[in-house]
Amino acid sequence: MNETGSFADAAHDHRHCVAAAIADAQAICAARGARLTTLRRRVLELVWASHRPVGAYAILDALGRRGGAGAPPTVYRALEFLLAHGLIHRIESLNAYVGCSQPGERHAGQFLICSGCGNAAELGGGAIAEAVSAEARRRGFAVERQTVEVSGVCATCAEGREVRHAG
Amino acid sequence: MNETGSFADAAHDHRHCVAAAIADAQAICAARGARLTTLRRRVLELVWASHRPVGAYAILDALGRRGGAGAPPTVYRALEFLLAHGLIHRIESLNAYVGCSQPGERHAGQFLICSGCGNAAELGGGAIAEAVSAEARRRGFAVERQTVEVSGVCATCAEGREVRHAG
DNA sequence: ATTCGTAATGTTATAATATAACATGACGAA
DNA sequence: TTCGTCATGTTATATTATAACATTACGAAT
Repeated sequence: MNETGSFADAAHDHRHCVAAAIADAQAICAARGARLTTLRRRVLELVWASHRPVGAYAILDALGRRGGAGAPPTVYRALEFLLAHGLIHRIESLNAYVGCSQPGERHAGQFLICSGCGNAAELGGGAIAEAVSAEARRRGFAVERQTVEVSGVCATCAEGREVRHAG
Repeated sequence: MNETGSFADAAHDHRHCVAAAIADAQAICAARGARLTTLRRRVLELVWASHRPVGAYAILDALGRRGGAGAPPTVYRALEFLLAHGLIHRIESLNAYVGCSQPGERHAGQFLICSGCGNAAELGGGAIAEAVSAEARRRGFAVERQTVEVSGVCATCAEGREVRHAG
């Protein structure tokens, strides 16, 4: 399981994040009888290559478009699977995808997205979801899905330490 | 000024919404020395043609692609202007645009989007924004922009009264 | 009224993101 | 081992958005 709610600092051992994500994914898929195939695992690894949301075509390129990997549907189908099983989230405001730090249950993703380093931090707390639910309830609105994406500048970048494109 | 925080019911006089939106826009632009040109006003009217978010290409078609209107940049530039002046919002999860019901100040748009009728209701309250700010503050994150989009089913549609595609 | 600068729009081309539709292959259950 | 299903490959195209440059419209200053 990966840490939630804070920005990855430049020094952290990112291999651990990836390893934890894959291990979680394997456990979850095994428990459900879902097949985490080689392709799906590779795509998950590529999404987890950093804490920055990554676009579908970047994943496609990373898979090695010529030679190994196929065409857009290859990647989109893998992303669809990973989304369905709560292993990644889609960042709507960026048309990009990022690893889920609390995989397993299908939940609303809430993100702080730093325009400096590009990292996205997933918020785990229920305070925002509560506020959203309360507003919705007042209007008799039945919530199915929440999208909360907050862009701005993280503490590290605000300090002037340029961490652009940190893993 | 249009009503905020509730779904348009099928019976409401939508011409009033449009007229109010145009009047607001004219006042705001006049106050700022911004030019609400014919094209921009037409695009604003088209965005306000309903309470459902509308795509850029739908607007382009409505402008009358052959004959009157031009190409995509025509529409995208008008949308950019309207966004910059807080007259419309972009719904990230739909790649679509909707009229702002509290125009004038540049503010975070928070929306309830009904999958039944397709209408989007803008939330005016500060409770959600507060919750978001509080979470961000705890992490030393400086918020620049918030995107809150909640999809689900509005009260009217839940009652089984099919109001799909109501204005 | 004319000129001139800027802002707005037109035009052409193309980039970036995503999906439809159908063919082939892999894998497990019976 | 056969069969059915799920996964992937393949080709084509839809949808959304922007770059780059040309032309036009508009208002301010003369």
